[in-house]
Amino acid sequence: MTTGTTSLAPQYDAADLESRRYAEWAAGGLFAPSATAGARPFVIVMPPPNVTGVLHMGHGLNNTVQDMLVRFERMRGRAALWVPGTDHAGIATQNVVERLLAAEGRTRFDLGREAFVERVWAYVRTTGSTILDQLKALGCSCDWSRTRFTLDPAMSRAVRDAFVRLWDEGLIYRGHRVIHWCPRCHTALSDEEAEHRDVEGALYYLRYPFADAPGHVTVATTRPETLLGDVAVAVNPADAARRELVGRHLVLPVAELEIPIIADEHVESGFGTGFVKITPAHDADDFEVGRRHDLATPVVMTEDGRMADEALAGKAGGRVPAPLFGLDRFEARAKIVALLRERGLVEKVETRTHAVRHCYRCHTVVEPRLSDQWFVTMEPLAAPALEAYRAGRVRFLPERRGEEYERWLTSIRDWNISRQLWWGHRIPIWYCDRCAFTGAFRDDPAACPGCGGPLRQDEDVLDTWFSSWLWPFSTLGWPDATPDLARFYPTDVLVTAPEILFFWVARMIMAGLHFMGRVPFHTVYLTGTVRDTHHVRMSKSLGNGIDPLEVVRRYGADALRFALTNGQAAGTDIVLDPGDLEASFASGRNFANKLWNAGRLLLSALDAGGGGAAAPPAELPAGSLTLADRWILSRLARAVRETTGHLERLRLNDALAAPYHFVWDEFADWYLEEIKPRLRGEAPGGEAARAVALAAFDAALRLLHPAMPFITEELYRRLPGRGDAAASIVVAPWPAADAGRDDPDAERDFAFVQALVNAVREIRAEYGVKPGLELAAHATVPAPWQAAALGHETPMVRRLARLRELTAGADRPAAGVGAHAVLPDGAELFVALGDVIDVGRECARLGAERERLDHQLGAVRAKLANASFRSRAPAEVVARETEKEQQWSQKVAAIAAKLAALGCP
RNA sequence: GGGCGAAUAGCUCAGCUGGUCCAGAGCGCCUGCCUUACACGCAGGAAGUCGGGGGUUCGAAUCCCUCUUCGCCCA
Repeated sequence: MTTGTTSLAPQYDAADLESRRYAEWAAGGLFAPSATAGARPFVIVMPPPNVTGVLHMGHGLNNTVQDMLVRFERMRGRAALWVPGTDHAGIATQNVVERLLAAEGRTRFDLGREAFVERVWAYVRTTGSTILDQLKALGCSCDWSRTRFTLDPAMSRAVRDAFVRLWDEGLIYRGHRVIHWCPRCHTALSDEEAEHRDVEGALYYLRYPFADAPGHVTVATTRPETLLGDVAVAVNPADAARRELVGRHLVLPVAELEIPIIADEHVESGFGTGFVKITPAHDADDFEVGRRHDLATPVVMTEDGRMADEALAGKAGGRVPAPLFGLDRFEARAKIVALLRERGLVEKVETRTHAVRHCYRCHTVVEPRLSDQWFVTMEPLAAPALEAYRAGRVRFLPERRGEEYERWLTSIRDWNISRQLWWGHRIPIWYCDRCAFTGAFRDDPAACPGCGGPLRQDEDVLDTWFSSWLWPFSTLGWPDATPDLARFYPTDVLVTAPEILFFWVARMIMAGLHFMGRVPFHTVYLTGTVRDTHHVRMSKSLGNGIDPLEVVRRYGADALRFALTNGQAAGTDIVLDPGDLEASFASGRNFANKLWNAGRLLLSALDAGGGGAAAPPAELPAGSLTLADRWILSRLARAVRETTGHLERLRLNDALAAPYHFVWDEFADWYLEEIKPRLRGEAPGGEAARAVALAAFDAALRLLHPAMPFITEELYRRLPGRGDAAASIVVAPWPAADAGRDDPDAERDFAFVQALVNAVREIRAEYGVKPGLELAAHATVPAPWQAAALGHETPMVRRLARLRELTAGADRPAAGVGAHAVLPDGAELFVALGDVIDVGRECARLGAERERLDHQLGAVRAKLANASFRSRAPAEVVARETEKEQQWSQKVAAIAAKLAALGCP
């Protein structure tokens, strides 16, 4: 490949170049972990997106973070592995396919279990790779050869193995209790899957008449329809007044049954009326009360949230009257309240906002329901996970997430892992109907090990999270002792969204410790949430989403990544404007274009210089580096140090800002400008300029590569000698700390020259000097280093400040007609302005400057005059303030002299 | 109800262990420029009582208390 500029358009066209580069990376096997012996692994497992999902900004955000870390560590020479994959997402996926069937007028029951599951597989096979392909458009450098799906045979084997181990350890049990039931999805949910959401509701005060006497007690409830399942009314045993009534009986209205008044500590004395209705089959707390008092547990609702119908009514003990048969629970609520009203049994109704649990997949109000489910005993798993956190073996970013983790684990409850679905890992439990044997099997059993009779497998499947909690090691081959598992477990960093901290992250830590004996990762990086300008969480259903692929098409993947990286310090939310993509993504695109054009300039210069590779700066003859060369190399050293440090500390926004400012504000704005004449052969030092510019640009590209992989590759490969794929920036070494060289003198000297240029520019703007008009200026430079610095850079100063003449000396020339500026360390600047000058204006300008300095000076002097400050503040702080005082009083004196010379008032 | 966090330019946010931060960035805004890398650009500029109040300290956007407003997690 040539480095000819003919191949570089004046504007960077991301869409044109990105997909081509990605294909090349993948084909080159660049994303596989290095096989170099001794290379220390760096491993990230991707949070597997739903197999039916499409990419949204949340994915964009957390995968950008992961890719940045992986690319950085890969360049640093570690055996970087990023394991991708998808999740079978039981409820969500089953819902999707059921909707497809519904469109055909069929239900899963029409197909039967086997055919339905086959139908889901067919769907997954056609669309399942969509989201992973979309990640490629973002530039994600995953090792696709290790892609996993939670329902793959290997993953399924891991799930079976984990289940049987827990079973053997006695940590899995079947529980008969009230769980969260989604009447729409027809399945049980774990505590985490039933999300609290505030709902405008009502608190109904209902009267239950005494059975044997006039009068009544009043109970308060938000769910009057559950009244039909009431088996008692409870009072607190410490409630002296109400305790008297224990043992009396009430008539349960509508159901027309007698129920007792009991005493139970569960009743909060302060809440409601002090009388609590007890519905053991439809409320988890009431179930416990019922158990304590050995009460019946009538189920009065169907699985789809309707009141019991004729079929069920028998089981419900005739509690549901015929007019309510099969009525939807909310209609039943209204109807029951109406019936009670007719009889004067509604005392009052208060509107009230209260938290109601909703299904996290379909947002239907969850119905507490008594049923048989499989549970995992969590306490023994939680204890080590808590200990690992407290011992610092897992840390969270932001740190406060660790506190949430700790609190959740401290009050952990058993995990309901059965789901009444067809899509998922079927629970590996078999029952023998002949001898009542129940057992878990790794391989499907042929007959009952007890009596040889026929076995029947449990109908339910496992919670999807029961497979994802094994992800960090199941993806690496567990339960087999594979080389991958030995080499890559434990992984390093887990990057994910905070809302699955408990669902997934905490459980992975428990599983890692339990099955592998080690935490699965040492750091959990929790990203923020992507929101719109109203701070509403972005989501497709709300219609405020931004399609990441649309952004990639219009602005490029690098611009997308830039916006997502730049916008976030660890864990802070990102706000993007769906109505104005330009506002959100233009800056990344603009920066890419800046980089592109800096590259164009450099490449054309290298071409003109012979097209060959420039020698590294270190190999140039001693003394051939100019002040500007030394300056940019010193700034580069700082940029390398800062970028590296920020990446190591996972401060990604800072890790992007450092090379961004280096490239734009220093390399492009000053260094490239400085060397233009040298590149063109109009000034000596062309060879050094090419060498230094190339070295600095090359290093800058590498610093930027983790954040902006595409454009950096595009430019890197056009640098001399980098044509082939083996020279990809993907595997280029990370810039060494000594890529530049610290040079404090050069920094001071060049900063002085910059200050001089800026001063002239300000004066030009202040006086509205025509851009084309070249002025004459004189610099008063008392310090030898200032004179030397200016001596080196006079051509640049003249060009950038548009001066036809620039003289310098230790002297202060007789005041002419012009503008004045005061520079650091006693230096001054005089710009001749001829007719343009307006003495009044100059007086005002200098006067304002003096006022500003006076103000600052006052503050510093007050500080220094303070005896406590001098005695208590550290010596270097005092020295710094003293230095400031000297600098500023020098300036004030100089300005005062100017003002006097101009005859200002 | 319990716990936690945040309030900094018009907008979105940085600001790590209190003193090089007379408070920064990007976007937006104003002025002037097509200066042969870039108008996705260049140069200059305006803009903040660092939510209110109190305290600690020689010194606070930074630490403590309190109030207000938003948000998150858990019930």
